[in-house]
Amino acid sequence: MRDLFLTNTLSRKKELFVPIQKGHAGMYVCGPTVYGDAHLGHARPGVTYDVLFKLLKHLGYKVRYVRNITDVGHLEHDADEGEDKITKKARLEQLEPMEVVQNYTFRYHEAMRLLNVAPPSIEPRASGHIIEQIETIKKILDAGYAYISNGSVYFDVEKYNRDHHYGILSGRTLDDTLEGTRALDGQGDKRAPYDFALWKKAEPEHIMHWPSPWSEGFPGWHLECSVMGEKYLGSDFDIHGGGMDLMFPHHECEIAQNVAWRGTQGVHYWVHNNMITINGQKMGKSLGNFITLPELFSGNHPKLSQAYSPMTVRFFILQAHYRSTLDFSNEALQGAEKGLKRIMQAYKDLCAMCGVTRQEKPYGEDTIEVAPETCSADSEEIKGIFDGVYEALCDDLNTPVAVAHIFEAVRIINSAKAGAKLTGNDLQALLRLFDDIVFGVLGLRDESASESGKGRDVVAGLMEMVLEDRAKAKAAKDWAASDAIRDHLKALGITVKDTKDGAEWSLE
RNA sequence: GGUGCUUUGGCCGAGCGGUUAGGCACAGGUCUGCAAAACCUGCUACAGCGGUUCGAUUCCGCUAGGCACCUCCA
Repeated sequence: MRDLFLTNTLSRKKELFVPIQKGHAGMYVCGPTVYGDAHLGHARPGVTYDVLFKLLKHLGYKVRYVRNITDVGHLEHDADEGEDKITKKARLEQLEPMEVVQNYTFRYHEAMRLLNVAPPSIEPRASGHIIEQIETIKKILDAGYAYISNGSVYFDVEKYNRDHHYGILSGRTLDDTLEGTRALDGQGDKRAPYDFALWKKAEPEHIMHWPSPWSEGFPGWHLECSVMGEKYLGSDFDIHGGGMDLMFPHHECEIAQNVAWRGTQGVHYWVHNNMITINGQKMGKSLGNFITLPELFSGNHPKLSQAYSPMTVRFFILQAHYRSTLDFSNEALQGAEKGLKRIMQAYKDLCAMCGVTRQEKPYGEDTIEVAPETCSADSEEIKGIFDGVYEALCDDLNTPVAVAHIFEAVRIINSAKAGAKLTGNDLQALLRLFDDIVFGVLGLRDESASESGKGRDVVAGLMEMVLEDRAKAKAAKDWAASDAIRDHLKALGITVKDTKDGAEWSLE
């Protein structure tokens, strides 16, 4: 199996990926808190870990990918003052909290489906694991790393830090953390400002609560990931992913909880994706500068000069390394749109050259094929592309470099179409490059090919008719008539191109 | 204030101690009735100032700008 390197936040270095169990990989990624539409920022981890998931499978690992849905416990503000996000939304919209959860979970899934992000193996919800969370709190209390205060249970960070290192992941000390702590208002029942809630007693008006030994209440946000990760992946597992903004305090708290409760921090590789920025600033719900995915796909937002298709967004994300910030702009998205179009056109031409028609694989169906050991191409250049692509992907998921190599393949295909010769082996290898890498691992799709099945045959027939008429006009050198047809089609969003093999058309 | 990251050509964005990443845009050419597409060619940048080195965009220091986390955030 090919070596894979991942940057581990714990060491800040690229490390060789060595799974706990040979041939298997366990991966946990922090999913969304479902109280609003997913925005462009959510697309990043969605796509990034989807590529990692698909790459691991392609390399031959059996992968269990767990991505949670946070539907309780995520507080609006300071851990002691704030209101649960779901509860707040429910109150504002006069809905049952679970109606809010259901609605936005559905919408999140829909956005991920459009982005061709595969469903995880398991998608657990915090509210479905209250019992497990209560049991875990008991263990942390027994271990002496938590205290009960007025019906709530808090993690004792200072105590923990005496025995271990609180800050091991984010690279800071408890003193550093204290430095930045703001005014101590709202400290309430906590002993120290950096303590965090494991269990919160519900206020009388709070509508989401469960019984526990300490109070009617709800679990703290950091706890769910610790508990569900352990439940489905074991006490120690391979990879934990999430956004860089979750590194502190969320993942730091997870580590502290894990150590306090099961004696191991549990995660071998911490992987963090960087943020998407807009005008150089982080795109975030709290900043109000975000663009939701439905808005992006429809173009319905003041910052958008047009709609961008889900695949354009996916490709845009893939063109930057996951650990770099990626700046949103219409220009950048448009560049991605055109580049992607070029890749897909090359694929269509390649299929035509090979005389094959591609079947769109159904969403969510596990169709990833394990990478063969060798590339069958005759051409050294194509072999080089394969090497380059695998090297890039296995070098900390360097998708932009992989994409650069894909463009080399595009150039080769176009040259072949223009007359250069390729052997059958070369064509087959290129076909596999697309199937395995472009579609399989990078998860791109040809959006134009997947449009409406039924009407398509009719349109194709009509187009054939129209273009035949135009060909006749051209043959008679009646340029006015042939151009009129082309202009008319153009106005309908259909582009006609005359090639030496006749006219081609495509729908915008 | 604390901690860390970052500054690449018109735009996006990789990378590396010595070899033009790639995409988009732009210009010229080929092809074409025209157009489009495609192909070929051109555009050779690494914030500033010092240092290390035979050689630095790449390492070190300083200066300037930007960002993130320290509070909920993917």
